[in-house]
Amino acid sequence: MVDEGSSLLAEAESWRNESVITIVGQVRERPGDTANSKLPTGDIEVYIDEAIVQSAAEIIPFQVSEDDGAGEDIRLRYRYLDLRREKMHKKIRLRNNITASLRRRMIEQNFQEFQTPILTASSPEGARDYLVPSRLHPGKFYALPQAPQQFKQMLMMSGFDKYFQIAPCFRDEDGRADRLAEFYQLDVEMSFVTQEEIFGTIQPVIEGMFEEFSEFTGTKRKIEWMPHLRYEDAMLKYGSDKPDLRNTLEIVDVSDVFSRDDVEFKAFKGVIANGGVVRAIRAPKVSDQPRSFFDKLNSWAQSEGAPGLGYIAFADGAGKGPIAKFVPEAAQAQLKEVAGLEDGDAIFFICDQKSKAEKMAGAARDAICNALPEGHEAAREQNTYKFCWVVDFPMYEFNETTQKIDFSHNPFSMPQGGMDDLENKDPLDIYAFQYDCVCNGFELASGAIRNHSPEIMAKAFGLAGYGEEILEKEFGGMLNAMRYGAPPHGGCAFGLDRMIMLIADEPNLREVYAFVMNGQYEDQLMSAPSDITEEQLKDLHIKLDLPKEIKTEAA
RNA sequence: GCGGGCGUAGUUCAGUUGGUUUAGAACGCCGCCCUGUCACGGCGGAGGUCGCGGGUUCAAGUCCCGUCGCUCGCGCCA
Repeated sequence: MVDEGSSLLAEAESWRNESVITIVGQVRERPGDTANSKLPTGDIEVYIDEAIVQSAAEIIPFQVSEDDGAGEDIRLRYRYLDLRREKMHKKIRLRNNITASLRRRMIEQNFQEFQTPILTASSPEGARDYLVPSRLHPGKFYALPQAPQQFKQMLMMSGFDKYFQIAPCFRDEDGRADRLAEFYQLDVEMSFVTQEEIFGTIQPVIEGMFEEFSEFTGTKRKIEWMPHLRYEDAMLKYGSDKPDLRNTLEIVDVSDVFSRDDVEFKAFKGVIANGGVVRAIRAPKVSDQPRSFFDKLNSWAQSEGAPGLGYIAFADGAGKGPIAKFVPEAAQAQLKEVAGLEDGDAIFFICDQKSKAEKMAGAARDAICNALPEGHEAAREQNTYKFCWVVDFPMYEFNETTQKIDFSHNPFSMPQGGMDDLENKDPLDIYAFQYDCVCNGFELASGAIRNHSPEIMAKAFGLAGYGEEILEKEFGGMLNAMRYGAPPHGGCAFGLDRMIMLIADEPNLREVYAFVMNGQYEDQLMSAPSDITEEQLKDLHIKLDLPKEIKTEAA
């Protein structure tokens, strides 16, 4: 507030938005009817005696005080301005509070917090490593940790029986909305525990934290833990190892129905004859949907590379739709039986080789749910976090590319049945004490009971085609540690950023970091990655051998 | 590496079937005016390589091809 005619008036009017001004003056009540109850500070004003412009802002590239919908590109380039916005402040504060809450809850359960090396060696996760050249050891490289996996296991062997860390992790694979090159995990490990004891320990931490911040968006959200899902059941019923259980549609196998002699649908029969399967999704009470409902789903399936999305709709006791005429009444009756169909329902079909069919059925399950009109009985449940542990992952899988047996997850996991199973079972029938925690279609955590026996470890790696020499060379450090007394142990790691993203109800991880790179893993604010000087390369004894079309500006 | 979407003023967007001399709007910016305003108001103004390159056409922001950038997804990755 400045008096009319004051020399300060003209100056005050020249201040641009986002300039930094120090004002000396008196805070006083607004006189008469000038008070404004709609403003938080509407009852008072500052009478300015003196004003100092500490930093006059140039014209800003986008508006800070209002959300003008500026694109992500420009927001990231001027992140320091973007971060001034109230919405960003709230999210960054949320991040702080969530981190503090998790740390407090872990410490209350007598876990100890650790830091582990950032410049380290490759760990057993399957992703590409970020590498850092060593100056002191020409030609050799450090790897940034994909996770502190081996360190936390060795801490177990050192007798620190309850470990946790808010751990930075690095993986050099292409990004997604929920995947970045660098991210943080609430990393946890305990010794002398069973899988269920780990769930029992970490679940209250995660649930308590979600509960604590469940009203962040302004709408209270429920938290619900669903019964454990076996991996195989998850793949069959939901077509995903990270199903969104807010979607209640389920997949069933109907291969038998389409194998019947009286069913003449050649498109499916041919695939079945080649070892394929038919999976089906019951969509309740949709037979009254317009034709476009089914047509849109069909073109969606085609856009996913499938021939289409066949269906039969049941109304007035009869099956309708393009496929129905190939499926005689007796076969339709079997379908109804298998899928639990009632009059008014429709059933959608996916036919392919098993793993493709599973995946496509999983995608279709979501597409059908998304297509349902608002308020439909099977529409995705709102304002709920549906958690679930997915358990009993297979220890090995058959790699179609290499035609070899491979670890399907973390190779340090303990095979269920131990040495006995490794020696006596078909490797593809062995399960691991390996589990994921999923929530609303996101994989929030992954974990395992670890293999703490060098003998079982050698056998387990042997089945995947890794000889003792390789094992020794790659993981000798930890293997040695096991030879001097290793307690049974296990743990898990929760993706911190994904949890923040869920609680903040944001569509991607970039929204919950103060500073973050874009989808191409470039930091436009700091100009990373960047060229380096010849001197730096020389120091590292590195010569570049770049693809032809890419030019570097390295001096 | 592959596929979908997007790309027009500083920002967010509109732009019809290819056709109105000079491509519009809002916010922002600049100037003047007003002054108890507070999403102030009024008048005026500047600001565009329609991502880039090529093509079709009498005529291209609009159609076609290529390319670049961003984004979502697939592959990859837990």
